[in-house]
Amino acid sequence: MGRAGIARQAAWRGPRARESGSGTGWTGVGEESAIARDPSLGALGSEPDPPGEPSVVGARGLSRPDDTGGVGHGEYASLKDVASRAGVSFQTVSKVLNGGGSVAPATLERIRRAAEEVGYIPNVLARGLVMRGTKTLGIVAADPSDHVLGRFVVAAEIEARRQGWATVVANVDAFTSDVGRHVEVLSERRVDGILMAAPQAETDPDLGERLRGLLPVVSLYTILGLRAPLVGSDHVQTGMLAVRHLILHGHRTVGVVAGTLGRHVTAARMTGYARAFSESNIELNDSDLVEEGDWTTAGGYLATMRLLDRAPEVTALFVHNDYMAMGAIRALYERNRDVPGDVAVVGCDDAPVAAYTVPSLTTVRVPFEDTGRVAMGLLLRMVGGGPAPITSTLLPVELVARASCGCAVARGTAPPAAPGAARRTEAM
Amino acid sequence: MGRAGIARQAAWRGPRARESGSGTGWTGVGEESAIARDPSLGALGSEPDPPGEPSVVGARGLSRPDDTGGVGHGEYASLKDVASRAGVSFQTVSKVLNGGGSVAPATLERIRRAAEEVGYIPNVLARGLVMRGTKTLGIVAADPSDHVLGRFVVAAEIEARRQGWATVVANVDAFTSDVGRHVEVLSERRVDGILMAAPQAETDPDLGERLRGLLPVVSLYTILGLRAPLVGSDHVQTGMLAVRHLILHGHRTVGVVAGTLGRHVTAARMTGYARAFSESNIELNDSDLVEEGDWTTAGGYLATMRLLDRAPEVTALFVHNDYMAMGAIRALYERNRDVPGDVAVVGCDDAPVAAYTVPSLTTVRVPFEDTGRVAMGLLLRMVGGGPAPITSTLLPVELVARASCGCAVARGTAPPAAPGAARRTEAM
DNA sequence: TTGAAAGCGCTAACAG
DNA sequence: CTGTTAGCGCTTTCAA
Repeated sequence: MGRAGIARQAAWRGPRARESGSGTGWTGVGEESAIARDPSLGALGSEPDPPGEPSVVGARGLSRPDDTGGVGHGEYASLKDVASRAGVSFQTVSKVLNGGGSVAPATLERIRRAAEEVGYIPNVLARGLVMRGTKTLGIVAADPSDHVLGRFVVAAEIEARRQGWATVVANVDAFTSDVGRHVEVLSERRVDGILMAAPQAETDPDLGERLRGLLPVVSLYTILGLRAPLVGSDHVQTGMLAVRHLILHGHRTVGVVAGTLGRHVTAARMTGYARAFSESNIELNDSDLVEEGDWTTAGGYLATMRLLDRAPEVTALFVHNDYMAMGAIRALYERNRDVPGDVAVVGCDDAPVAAYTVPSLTTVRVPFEDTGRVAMGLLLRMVGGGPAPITSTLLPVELVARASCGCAVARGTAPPAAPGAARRTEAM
Repeated sequence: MGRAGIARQAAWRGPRARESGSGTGWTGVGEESAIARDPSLGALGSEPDPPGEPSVVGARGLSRPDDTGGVGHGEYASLKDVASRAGVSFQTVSKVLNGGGSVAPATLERIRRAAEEVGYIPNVLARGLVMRGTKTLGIVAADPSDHVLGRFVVAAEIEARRQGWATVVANVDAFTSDVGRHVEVLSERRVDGILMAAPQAETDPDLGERLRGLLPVVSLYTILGLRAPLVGSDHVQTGMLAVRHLILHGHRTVGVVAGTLGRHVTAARMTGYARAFSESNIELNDSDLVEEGDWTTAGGYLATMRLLDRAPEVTALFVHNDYMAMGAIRALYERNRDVPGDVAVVGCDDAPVAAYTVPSLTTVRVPFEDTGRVAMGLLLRMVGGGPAPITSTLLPVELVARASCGCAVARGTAPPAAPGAARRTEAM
């Protein structure tokens, strides 16, 4: 075994050179300067990026098939490699590197150095095999170019890291509905739990069955046929706050640019809409005033156009997210309807741009960061063996009044946001 | 071994029940209906989401610590479990499940069924151990709430999947500069290559050293001290196209709301700016007209405000991305400067909202999707042993003229985009 | 056509 | 304090 280690070591070409001349460990000076002189690196920090006359090519083209690197991609050093270098057994190395029990200070130091010198990187695969767990959480996220989910995911990852866990993300692109495959990728890699942050979960027919009993799961979206704890924000309240605000401003004919109709958020926000009317004892001429959007600006624009064609009498619009609201504002502009003079607009989410549109956008702030933090915290507790809550965890939302509903901030009056943490400040 | 398998099997509580009464495999009806009756699941597809009176709680609160789930999280079935169920050795199962050579049709069928019944999910960790490779690529991505990178990452993942590779993403949040840690997380998991899509790579002092010789790497950003192939778009060209366009419109005093000054993109776009002037033989009163932004709308707003204070004589603004450009438009609005009448604005990237701002935003389209596809394609080739190109691969950009520079699309004239694939259509 | 042996890199328990 | 034995789940010879 010791010999095997040594034998392999001779062939091994790890991340750093070993057996380097002096005993001080490898500095890599030679290579370093060779690389620094390479024109392909160029004058760092000064000019064109990347430098030199660029080789502009078509989508598939590549330039000069040269240079596999000089520095080949070696194999990783193993515990045995470290061990033979330090003159101990690899089990002792394992103990040391995991901060284990009693080891002679001298040995410890020797091992530490050896590990450093060979650039030891633990093999989480092997460790996971024996530990039956990877200290890793998987996040299934929707297309991250959905701005809003991005904020959620990042917050969740930060929370995991804070608690000493690694995360890996599997992004579901907008064209795929097969969330199951992504779950599979993660569970094949034996993550210890999954945070589900892809709306596709609501419609995937057998996701629930695939997930059942497999792993601890916390989801942002209802998963069919799976009793997974849900964390989110109060969408009904969102609808209520938005529409109540419009009603208070005297609006009675409130059009809706809704999100995708299949989604629960959409239904909930519609419920809030209805509830706002009923609590005011105002009769509501509903479904005719609703147009479905697809959460994008383009979709919001088109839906608004359709709505204006059909119901030009609307004096206000409740739009299910801020990106669509921007499309709505654009559509109103093209139809020569002043916002908020002719039509008031309220969005949802409080996207970072909402404070800067013209006019600035009244919206309902959704606490994405908090949601991410809470959801991950809950998942971590479940992974640690804690109980799963049986009810949903809903975080509160709040109205942020700006100009698009006729509130506040006249032109040129006040900056839409304080310097720095603009979004935060305003939302408070 | 067989006995061990059986022994463990008795205790094992896998994703699906085994040894179920009938021979048809488990259907889970009992549990299913129990769950469906659970009020916490609510009336799917109809109303509030999540349903029932929500338990609105503070950030840390949780509701009813009840119900660990009924369905515990069992362990995964192993090859041995499948084997003992099919009455063969686990090696044979391995062969079958990997589409291996000659196996008796009957055995094959029996194994397939057994695997299905126990819900076998291969352990990629164990496989990776012996195969010395995971068929997985790592992507180090910046904060995915950066809309633009999200598009890149998703395209890259799609390309990987198309070629049969799995991907895992490690997101670097905006507050961390330690890209190295994320590389570590990925290489500990023995991904076979890394796609670096975090701008922090440009400033991390020892990322290059950590990466050298470790793995195949393709990067969107120059990595200090590492000869990694770069894929990106032609930022110099971007600056030139934008500014040349403004010059053609007669502008001579062109202010700049730049990106972060340390970044190469920023420098390159400034180079393009200068080049556009020099090719027109126009003298250029440069640095005084540049304000640094931070790529956010808020930052663009503030930078523009500062610039207008200092240089009210500008008649045009070259803004280094579309989000900042929105902030710029807002700032100009507050200062009562008409866009484009008093000040023309050109952005960069062609973000999905650019077509819908008021006025719609002239910008330079950056082919994020193509970049992602190409970068991943290159990485895949390198992982497969192919050579790394020594020069950068830069994809071409193109100007998209809209209203904010005085071009095109008067109010109410034409929809800013065709229905559906708006972004694409316009950019062509 | 199938199974037995070996070993990937690692941790855990125990013996020296 | 250190090394030995055992085994995690898997693929790969190679022998039966």
